[in-house]
Amino acid sequence: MVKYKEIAHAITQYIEDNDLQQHDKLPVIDALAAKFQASKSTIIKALDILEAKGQIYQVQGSGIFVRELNLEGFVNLNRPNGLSQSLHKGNLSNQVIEVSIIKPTSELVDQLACEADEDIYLVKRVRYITNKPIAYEISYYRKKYIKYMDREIAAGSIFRYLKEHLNIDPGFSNAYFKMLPLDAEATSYLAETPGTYGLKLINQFFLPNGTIFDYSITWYQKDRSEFFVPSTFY
Amino acid sequence: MVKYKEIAHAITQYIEDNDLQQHDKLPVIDALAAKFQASKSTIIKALDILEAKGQIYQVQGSGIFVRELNLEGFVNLNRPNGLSQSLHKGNLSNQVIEVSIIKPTSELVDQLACEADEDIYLVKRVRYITNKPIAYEISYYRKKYIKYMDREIAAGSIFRYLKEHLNIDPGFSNAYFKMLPLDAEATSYLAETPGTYGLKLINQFFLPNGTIFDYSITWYQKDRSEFFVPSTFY
DNA sequence: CAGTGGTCTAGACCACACA
DNA sequence: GTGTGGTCTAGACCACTGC
Repeated sequence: MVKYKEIAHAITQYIEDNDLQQHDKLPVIDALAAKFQASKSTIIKALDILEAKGQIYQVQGSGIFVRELNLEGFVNLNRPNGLSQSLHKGNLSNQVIEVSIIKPTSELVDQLACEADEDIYLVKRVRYITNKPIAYEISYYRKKYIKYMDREIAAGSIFRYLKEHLNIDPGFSNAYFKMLPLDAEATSYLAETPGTYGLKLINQFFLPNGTIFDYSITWYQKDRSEFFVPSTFY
Repeated sequence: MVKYKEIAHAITQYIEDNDLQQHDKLPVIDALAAKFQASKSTIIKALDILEAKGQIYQVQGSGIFVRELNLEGFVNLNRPNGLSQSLHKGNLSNQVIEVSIIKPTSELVDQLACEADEDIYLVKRVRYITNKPIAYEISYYRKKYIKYMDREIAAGSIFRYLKEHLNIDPGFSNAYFKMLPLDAEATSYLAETPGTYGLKLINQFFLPNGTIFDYSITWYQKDRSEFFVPSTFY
């Protein structure tokens, strides 16, 4: 891993270890440069990343301060793996409905920008917090890039699997959502009554080189889902 | 304005002027450096901003490519002024319900991190797309920072007013949202029936120095609002 | 292997905050 | 005025892509 990313992680760790709270001040840049044996520019690059992630904010002439984002139960839409990373009192578990290999429909060819005859992993699962269904997710992964998938993997955090076992990191993503009546499958899996609304979230995940590798539709149950989006303006 | 921000704007303009689409390639860094009479580092800094905003993506060894985000009607939650900036077929208009100066409730003292006796501008308005109510918004601005506000200003884009007339730019923001039954006022203004759900969006806007200056609650009508969140991972 | 983006540095100078 | 972050540069070298 490159130096500035290592430093960014170390600073995040430092904030946790010292239990720093919102608006607490970090060491000055020169001190960080000395501590991490890096130039001022490299420290600034590391800080810029943390700023973009919403973990800190920098004030010219004053210092570097913590911006706390520990929001119990909120799904952070700016992170892949939002649900897995959200701090829930209860535990997150996944009921795997289906893992199979399919050929894409014409709609999927559009959404995944893929070939009509390539293999696609279809993964359907219901996600539970403390045994209550919070979301029903249908994901499509291009087998060309995600070489292997099975029910055991789908029962855990898929993005963690991608990172740790396939060495795949997403580069960027688009999330679209609106409120809609749940479809038949979602109504059933979320134990709702027909006609009930939910939040329909559509995600496209891209590799760093701009290729889509994952398209997913997630239906969130209306009363058990809360979302969070931190933004930094430039 | 600093050089790298000017270059970032110029590149955005270049993309629009040349009508570049998703995955189209931009000039190489050396060419941009020559064109803008800047060092390679400064160009990279400009590109990093555009990447964070979701307008481009960079691929090592290959090039810089456009990432298109022109989504008709979608509200971009990563931008202040999301509604005003969304591309709607119809026109956005605001019905100003109230503009007044109040003292904060204890809840507001918490949310705005303000003094109990300071002046707060209260702005209530209904936002329409093509004469249909899409959202009901209650905003609180600390008069300490937002020196002046009136009904005429509230009828337009408040953030544009802040930028152009008060020279105030937000530094960062937090957005929280979930589905909830509309409260009595929202039900009425959005012409819904009692008990109907909507999307409740809470925003905190901070100055670059970490001070909150705006706290707002926006109720979105469930069938007429769509949202978008682009993300870049580091 | 040529082209292109990424990392890292040292240093000069600027802009803002705070006492 | 001192401390602190921000901007900008020139240049060396690394890493990845694609012909």
